[in-house]
Amino acid sequence: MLDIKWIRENPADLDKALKRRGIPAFSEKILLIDEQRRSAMTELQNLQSRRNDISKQIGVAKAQKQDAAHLFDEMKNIGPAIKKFEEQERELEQEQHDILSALPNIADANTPDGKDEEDNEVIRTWGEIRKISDPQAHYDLGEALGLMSFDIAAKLAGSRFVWLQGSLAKLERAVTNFMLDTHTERHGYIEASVPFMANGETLFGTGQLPKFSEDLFKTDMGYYLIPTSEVPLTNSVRGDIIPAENLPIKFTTASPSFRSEAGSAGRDTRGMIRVHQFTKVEMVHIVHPDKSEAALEELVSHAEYILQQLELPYQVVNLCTGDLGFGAHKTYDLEVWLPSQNKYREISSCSNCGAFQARRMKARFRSGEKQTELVHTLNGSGLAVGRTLVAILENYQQADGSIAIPTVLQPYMGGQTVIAIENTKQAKAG
RNA sequence: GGAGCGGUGGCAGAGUGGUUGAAUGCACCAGUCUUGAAAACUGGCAUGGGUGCGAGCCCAUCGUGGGUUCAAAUCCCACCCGCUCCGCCA
Repeated sequence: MLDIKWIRENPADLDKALKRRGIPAFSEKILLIDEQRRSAMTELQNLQSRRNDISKQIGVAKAQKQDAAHLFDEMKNIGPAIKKFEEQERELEQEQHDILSALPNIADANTPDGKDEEDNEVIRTWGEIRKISDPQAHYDLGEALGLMSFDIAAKLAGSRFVWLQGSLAKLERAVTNFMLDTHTERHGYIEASVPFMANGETLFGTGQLPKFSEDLFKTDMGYYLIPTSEVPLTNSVRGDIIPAENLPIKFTTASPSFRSEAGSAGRDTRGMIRVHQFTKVEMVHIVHPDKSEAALEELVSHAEYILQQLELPYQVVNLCTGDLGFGAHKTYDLEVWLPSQNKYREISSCSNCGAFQARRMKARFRSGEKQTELVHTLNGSGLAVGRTLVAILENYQQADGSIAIPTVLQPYMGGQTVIAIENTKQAKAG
């Protein structure tokens, strides 16, 4: 959510910022509503003030056993008037809130202008792409090994789910633990274990609601399945006033992420690239506003470190305005090399949301003796575990169809160095 | 799921429908005293918003939303959350 005070003072800047993101000018409408709202509010407050005044006088009169009839008369008129302005103020407030809730964050000055991912800017690349003749796709490799089944998953749940077993299931665990250990032991994060469902207020806080409800799974009890653990991690400070010395707060967690993938029909239909449920290790920073820019660089470096340790080639891109997420001020995506597709695919997204989410969440810190200020929030995948498995399968595939296990993961695999065909009892898995 | 109890400021904890944004204690901050500290004493100490150049003034908020009333932390209704006991259960 954007700051109404800022909009009031910089309407032209708002429209300019919206235009960069392909949204028509809104300042005139917002300002009009804001003015009406405040004028109704002033009127209302005057009446309330008068009501309080008379109320006190009645109290005094009663205590002194004096007649208060004339006071009651005036009150008879004020009551309905207050009701009227209350309603008017509430409607305008609602209208303003609805508009502000649906406006995306303002892009950073360093965010390149652009329409879609074609216009993203490659910042740097890392690693050497292995020469693999006739590279197989991860799903072919996994199924051939008898360790990955989309048939079983489809039977259990439907399309866009995956079943892993044996060494591949264990590899998922190994990757997850490696990432969590690295972030907690090397990068200074606090590990959390979080609810995988959340209420509407929580989803509003991070910006998934009200605009993107169709992307979410919702239970008939009114809970939403989290589309990312950014949601619970970031909302952990919702409504709080944090002592300044407690900043920055850095959380990490591993969790499943649930996405309806509405509107992505026909895209990445095969394999694990785009599924309804995937495991992801998430990193979240809650920081002082002066520190968020530097925190984003730090966050990206933490995600990059994982890829480097796994020796997976990747590139870092600065997302353009057209590809920027709703709540993001600036975003770096990490894209890992996928031999079967002969291109880089997103494996992490690291965003600085500035005060955008904090304002929705009312998450503040104590900035002075008596002042509070909104914190800045950042989030990044570190990394998407499902896609990391894809990347390992494809980049570490060997001519015989087996998969070499990256060195750093071997301790997490009990010393195992390679994943080969396993004698499985699960007939359909092969 | 059944029965009961409860949600008030950073925490603890009062509060008879009427000058209560709310006693008191603790914590915290400033000052007095002291060589210094502690103790004691004095004062300050919620959040959001409106308005004003400003000191300030005003409004709202006692879990949330309605209602009763001239007036609600206080009465009524619904919901949410927490706790205890019973049932069920990993």
